[in-house]
Amino acid sequence: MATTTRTTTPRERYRAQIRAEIKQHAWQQIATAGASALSLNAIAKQMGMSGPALYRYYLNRDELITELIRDAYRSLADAFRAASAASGSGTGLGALAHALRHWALADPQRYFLIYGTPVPGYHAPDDTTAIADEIMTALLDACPAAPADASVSPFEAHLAEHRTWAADHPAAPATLRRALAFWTRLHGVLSLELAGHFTGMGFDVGRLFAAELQDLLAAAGSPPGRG
Amino acid sequence: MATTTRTTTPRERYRAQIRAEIKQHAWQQIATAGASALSLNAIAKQMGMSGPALYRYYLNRDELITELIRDAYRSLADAFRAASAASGSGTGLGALAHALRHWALADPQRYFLIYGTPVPGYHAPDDTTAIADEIMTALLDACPAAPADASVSPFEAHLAEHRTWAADHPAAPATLRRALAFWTRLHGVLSLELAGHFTGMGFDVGRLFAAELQDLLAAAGSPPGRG
DNA sequence: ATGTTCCAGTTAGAAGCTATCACGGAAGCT
DNA sequence: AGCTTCCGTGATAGCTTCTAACTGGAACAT
Repeated sequence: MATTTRTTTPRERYRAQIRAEIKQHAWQQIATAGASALSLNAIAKQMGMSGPALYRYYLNRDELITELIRDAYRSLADAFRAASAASGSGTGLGALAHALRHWALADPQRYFLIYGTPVPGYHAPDDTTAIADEIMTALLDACPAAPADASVSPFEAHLAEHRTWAADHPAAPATLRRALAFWTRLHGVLSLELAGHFTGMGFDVGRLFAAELQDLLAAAGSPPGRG
Repeated sequence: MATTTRTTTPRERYRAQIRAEIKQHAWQQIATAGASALSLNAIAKQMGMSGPALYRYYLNRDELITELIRDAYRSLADAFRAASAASGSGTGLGALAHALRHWALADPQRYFLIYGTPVPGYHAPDDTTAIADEIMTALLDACPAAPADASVSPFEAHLAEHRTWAADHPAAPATLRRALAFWTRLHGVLSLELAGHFTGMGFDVGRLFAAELQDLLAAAGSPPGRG
């Protein structure tokens, strides 16, 4: 019983290291062949052990992918947090947008792990939604406060009455609407870009992204149309 | 060799029917379990034959999925064409948006087959890009003509110089930009909605979609900010 | 009506995957 | 040292895609 208060035993440290190594190989595989092609067997071979050994570290393939999704969320939240910290509060929307695009382009398959095609049966664990809330909070914080005399559009009124999300955040309805627009519009451009739907069209997607961002920032003074 | 000019032999008709039946089962499977879970074996069993029999009709799994993608594109293009025909030219953006959302909600996995996570190795066949062009043309046709005195934003100027896409279409740069915004913004909302990223947030996604559409239509008079 | 050709569908089998089980041995704890 | 815990192995079941060889019957030709 001596030193039962040890925070990490050697075995725990070894386990954590192997788990991390497994994830590392998994990321590499996902980046090159996509998440659906992830093979525990192949990972085991790359690590020099036999297939069933991995089941000591992950219950099954789904648990590994779930952890990868969790890590991806965590990584995006960290990138947002860093971008927020680097820029002043209330003026960091551009910084957030840039961080998002940089993060997405760095590893498209990681982006799709979060925002890509969902598997019908799969349900994300609760803590990922907590991280998603964190991301949304960073986004709401970065939105400039709406002018007090701004008129409230019908959709903003609807949002004001249905804000179970962001219930803790003291954001005006116009801010909620802007945050949603930021999310959906930039995701729209990014997702199509990463999926290659703009390839061969000739124009610079980065400029489209920037233009959409400019639209979002320009609307800071005057809230979106009748939305 | 007699009657080689016969348009369809009985055998060809039989083949076409079986191929259609296979696709029908494939769609059903995709709708319930996603494209990655599509199993030729399961389809064969549902049709009362053994697995390898399907290889008489499709070279491999990829060819079947490719044909499903082709059909999905075709279906979306037809939906667009119908929506365009039902509304006046130059005023049908709202009709197109409604058709798009209806089409997407009818079978989310079909939508993801086109706009979802891409498989890194996979390359869509050339004719799908032809259908994609058809879709884009319908979209450009539906966009109202920009006022002649409208100023040209920097991004619109860039588009004017890089329009290898839509080279055949007599659309003004502002129209190209609007079509892109229509595509990316509505896809942004739809894709997040279908993936379930709004579930639990409390508000009505249909209203968000409508609000984004209103923004796009309101900008018909005054082109998007500095984009 | 009688070949002849062609083709759909079968079974068998290779190679791959996930996942479970029982075993041997090494590492850590007392 | 002795005991326990747990890692990694090989064997196995069941699934998948896909190939190969074979059979039976339909369509076609004479």
